[in-house]
Amino acid sequence: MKGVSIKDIAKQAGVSPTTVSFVLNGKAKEKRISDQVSKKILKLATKLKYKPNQLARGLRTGKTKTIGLIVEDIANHFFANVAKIVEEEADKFGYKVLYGSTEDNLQKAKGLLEVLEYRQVDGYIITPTVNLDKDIEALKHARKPMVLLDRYLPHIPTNYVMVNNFQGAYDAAEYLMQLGYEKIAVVTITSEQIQMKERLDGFLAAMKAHRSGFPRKMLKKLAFTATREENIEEIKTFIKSIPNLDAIFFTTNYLGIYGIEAVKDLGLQIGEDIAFISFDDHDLFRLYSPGITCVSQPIGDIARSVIQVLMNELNNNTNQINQVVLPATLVKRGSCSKKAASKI
Amino acid sequence: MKGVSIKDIAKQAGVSPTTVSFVLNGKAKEKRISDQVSKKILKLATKLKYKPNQLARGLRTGKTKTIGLIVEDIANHFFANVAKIVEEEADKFGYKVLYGSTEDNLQKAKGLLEVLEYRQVDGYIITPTVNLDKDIEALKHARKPMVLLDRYLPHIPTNYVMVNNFQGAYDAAEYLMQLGYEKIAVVTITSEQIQMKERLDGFLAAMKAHRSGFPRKMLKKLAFTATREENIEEIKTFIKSIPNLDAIFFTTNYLGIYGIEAVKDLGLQIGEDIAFISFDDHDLFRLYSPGITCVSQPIGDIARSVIQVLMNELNNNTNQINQVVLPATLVKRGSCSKKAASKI
DNA sequence: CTGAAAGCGCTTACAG
DNA sequence: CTGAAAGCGCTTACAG
Repeated sequence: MKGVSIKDIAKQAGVSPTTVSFVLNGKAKEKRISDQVSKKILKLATKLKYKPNQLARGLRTGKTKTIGLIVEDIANHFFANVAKIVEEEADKFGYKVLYGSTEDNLQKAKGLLEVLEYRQVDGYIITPTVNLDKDIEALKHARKPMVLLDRYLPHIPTNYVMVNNFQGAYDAAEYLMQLGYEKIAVVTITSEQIQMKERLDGFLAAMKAHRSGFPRKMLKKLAFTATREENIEEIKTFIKSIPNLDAIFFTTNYLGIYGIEAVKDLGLQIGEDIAFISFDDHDLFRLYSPGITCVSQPIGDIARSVIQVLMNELNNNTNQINQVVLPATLVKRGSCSKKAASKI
Repeated sequence: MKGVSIKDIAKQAGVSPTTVSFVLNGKAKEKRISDQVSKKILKLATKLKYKPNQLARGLRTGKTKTIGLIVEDIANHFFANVAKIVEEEADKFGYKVLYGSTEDNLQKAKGLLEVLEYRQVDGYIITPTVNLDKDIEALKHARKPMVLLDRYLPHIPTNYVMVNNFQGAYDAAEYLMQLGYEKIAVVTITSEQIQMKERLDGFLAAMKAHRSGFPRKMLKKLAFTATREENIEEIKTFIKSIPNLDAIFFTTNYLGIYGIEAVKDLGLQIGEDIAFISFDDHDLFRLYSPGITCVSQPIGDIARSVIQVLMNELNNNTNQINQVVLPATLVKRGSCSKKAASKI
């Protein structure tokens, strides 16, 4: 049950715990421990399978070698994949990760932050909810290593890693126009989340760049809190309300999934009766018939950047702020099949 | 930066740290601390926002209030959802969770186990890989609270929570026969994973119960390590090799997804040309046209049971073994559309 | 009814 | 080149 401690090694080697600690922490040279002693200790440590007690070390150094990962929903395709790579990358640096989902709920986010602080994680990866500003500010003020993921807080300069939401949505809208679609609608959520706002802005900017304007009635906002069924009904009603609608853009994958269901319920054929693009990729989009064109996020790059920025912060504690914006890619599939007709 | 400690409270209250500790740990009555002192301490604690240092407490008590969750792949729909509920449930008991993915690789699993031991997690939730027996045995021998998830090791009696794989697959096969399908094939993986074996056994048992036998050539095993493209090619070749094939069963969701791609590539129509069932549900199965009939696992129940069993172990350390087998549900969708014809 | 003291396993400033 | 000692923040057996 009991593990071997530094003391055990010291006793067997006939030296003090101090010396053992120095050697085991690679400070043998620096502390000018003789090679002979050094080797003896190292040999003993492997022989006894010595594992430093992280708790004791942490108590002493204040470091837990643990990072906290707060996402919106760990079960969501995007975040689950990020979580996987984050764990793998963190492991390479000797860190483990504690996670939690906010469900985009401010209180849950605050609770998570509190627990992680309490647990003394060394660094934070956070997908902030709306109105989390004060808490992020506090973390920043306490000089805690931290990097925001997927979105940022406009009023607080911090490290962050995210995709270029504006560009991704702009490209999607422009693509639809290039193909010759005329009546293009957009579905987003009511929430003030910055990344959603930027996606909508990108979409609208493209529309305005190539068209005389964008009528408000072509825009639908859904409540994050509504049920699946409610959302699908809302989308159906929205689609029916627009005569001659020929293309529709959804600003995130779960909305896109609702959209597919709504379109299916209405008996419309994606790609034939209506063109369809969603932000974020998903197995479903790839495999649906026809495939759903989407704005894909580089998940691996995002996760690796997040860890890189965090490790940099953890090790150097510079004051430099790293803001990484990665390009989104338009993945073209059968859901927008009209042959390029009118030029935009 | 520095948090308030028990000493700070003691000083301000004019009592000893011992007394503070007793009160804060709810032992005021037991240790017969006066109500007056007790109240003063409690008030001070909330006023100073005292947060016990888990590291120090852990060093002293040997408990970290952390559990380790080892899954096959945290990015997989099933495990991502389990991870989410596990985290929520654990949180209710004051536990946080550290996770990692094995990729069904023995070395990774061993590595994960080692790190978690090193981190002194209080309990383990493990999706074992093949050949992990010795390590699980060691954990068991060390009397570490532990519960296996999704699969078990036949030679080692331990706690586990899983779905009834045999019954789920049996039901699927029987359903196909009831609908009147004649030539039914099955696709599984080469790995020795017990849950896969049981699914195949369930399928075969149903076939044997209602038919004269099951020809070996109707069974295809794919390598877990093969690439997406390779697997899809293999499935296509397999399907083409069986004349008059009219139904196919996949033993897990990612195989089912490959299967959909393969069938699509071959220009066959699911539900029309070939009936299709997969173990495990997935967004894709629900939304595909036609919907894919599947054997659904009760993910919420599984995750809650896992935590319940683990907490029971953690708190009571009984010797009693809990083995929970939950029923799988056949979710009928359009992918098996033949009208019930021949009776089986 | 309450407190002094030891100890969990480390690290590190200080001393020689 | 090496060690004694203090201290991180708790808990708990012991004493009064």
